[in-house]
Amino acid sequence: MPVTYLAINKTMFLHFRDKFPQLNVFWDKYLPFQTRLEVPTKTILLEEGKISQNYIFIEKGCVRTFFNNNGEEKTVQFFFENEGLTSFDSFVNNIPSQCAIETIEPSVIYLLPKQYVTQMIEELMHEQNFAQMMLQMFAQRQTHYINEFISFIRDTPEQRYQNLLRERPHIVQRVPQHYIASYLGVTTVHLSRIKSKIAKGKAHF
Amino acid sequence: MPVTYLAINKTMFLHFRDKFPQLNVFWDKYLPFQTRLEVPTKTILLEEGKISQNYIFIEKGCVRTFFNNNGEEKTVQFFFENEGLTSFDSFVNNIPSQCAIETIEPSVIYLLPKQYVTQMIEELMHEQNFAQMMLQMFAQRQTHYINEFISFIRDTPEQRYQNLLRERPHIVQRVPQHYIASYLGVTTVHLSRIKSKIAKGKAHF
DNA sequence: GCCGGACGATAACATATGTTATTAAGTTCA
DNA sequence: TGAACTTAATAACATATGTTATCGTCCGGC
Repeated sequence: MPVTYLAINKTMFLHFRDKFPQLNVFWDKYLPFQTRLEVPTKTILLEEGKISQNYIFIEKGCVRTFFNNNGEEKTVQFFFENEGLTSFDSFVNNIPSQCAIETIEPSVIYLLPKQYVTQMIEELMHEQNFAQMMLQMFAQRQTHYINEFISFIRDTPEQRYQNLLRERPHIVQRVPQHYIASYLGVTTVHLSRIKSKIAKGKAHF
Repeated sequence: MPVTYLAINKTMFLHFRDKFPQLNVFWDKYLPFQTRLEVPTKTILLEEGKISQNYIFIEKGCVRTFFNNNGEEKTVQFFFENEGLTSFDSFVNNIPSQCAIETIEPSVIYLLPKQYVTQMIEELMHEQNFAQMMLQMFAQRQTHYINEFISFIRDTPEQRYQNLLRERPHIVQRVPQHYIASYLGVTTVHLSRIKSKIAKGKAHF
């Protein structure tokens, strides 16, 4: 069971602030229990195989999640400022995470211990529109993963790179190329070829 | 936005019967509103681009979901007896489905019109453990799609076929090979090569 | 300033996969 | 039964992608 990401994070809170203003109260309430950390690049925030003990919120910087496959690292996802993540499986089922979480820039992060996350969800369950909120949050996460899945079925690595350039250019700008190659499912050599090919195609004399 | 599948179906009901016995009441209550259909192979149950109007439950037979990509059909998923499906996006957002749904065997299916599904969810929201139920249901669906996604990142088409043989042999047995090729993301020719290679590897003299 | 390591481009070659065409076996239906 | 169609295997060739190696640049530590 790989890592999935808990839908309840600050991004969601910000996103649903208008629809569900009561969320602000909860976010503020749990702020004091968070630990602020300043960490350098390549800091492991969660090791593969460990049970996640914290909800991670990114104030500054960015992180990636990845797993080890026969000595080769496979990058699954990137997270940036004002995004939060944790292992859904670890939280719901208390099992080891299949993915590691690592910073790829010097970052400022906040850790909210598991017990408070559980507590916050418990409290949230008594809210009026909780079910509706959950539906929308999960639909959003699910849509993300299905789109990734569909993209692998439908698109070539070159098309996937073009999609990334078009839809999430900040990733291409900020993330080292070998992580992007791993995310696209190709080698660094081939990503380099793809870039070269695109550059030649765009060149006009 | 591609098709995703509503987590609330009979499989879920059967699966969660012990934990949430109150579900049986709901399932029974909505049985009378379902239409029974006997349909031949290659019956389109939902066209790509149409808004899904029914929740589909399979009593006998099997179906696939697929989308058209430059004239080439890409199979996304297979469903069998006692499984239910519909377009999550169509239901939540009333938008056209990106996938078509088609029988690949003579089948017996039940259709529950959209209005009753909505009504059932509304009623379910007032149940005691609804939030808990939703969490588990969505976690399960999400895990499925993430596993598909991870499998594309990690495995070669041959490994994906071996996984299919090992974990879901009923698919290989019942589904025509060209649909499986499309599901694995390769051509029929290459799947044939893979099978041939595996057969030679297994041969012993 | 020098050095070593991380990152990225490129070349040469190997392997995997796609494309097209051909053949054959099984199915459906008149 | 025969004709048309679907499905699957195979061959020959084309393209995409992986592997290994080399080179150059940039950057941080000393």
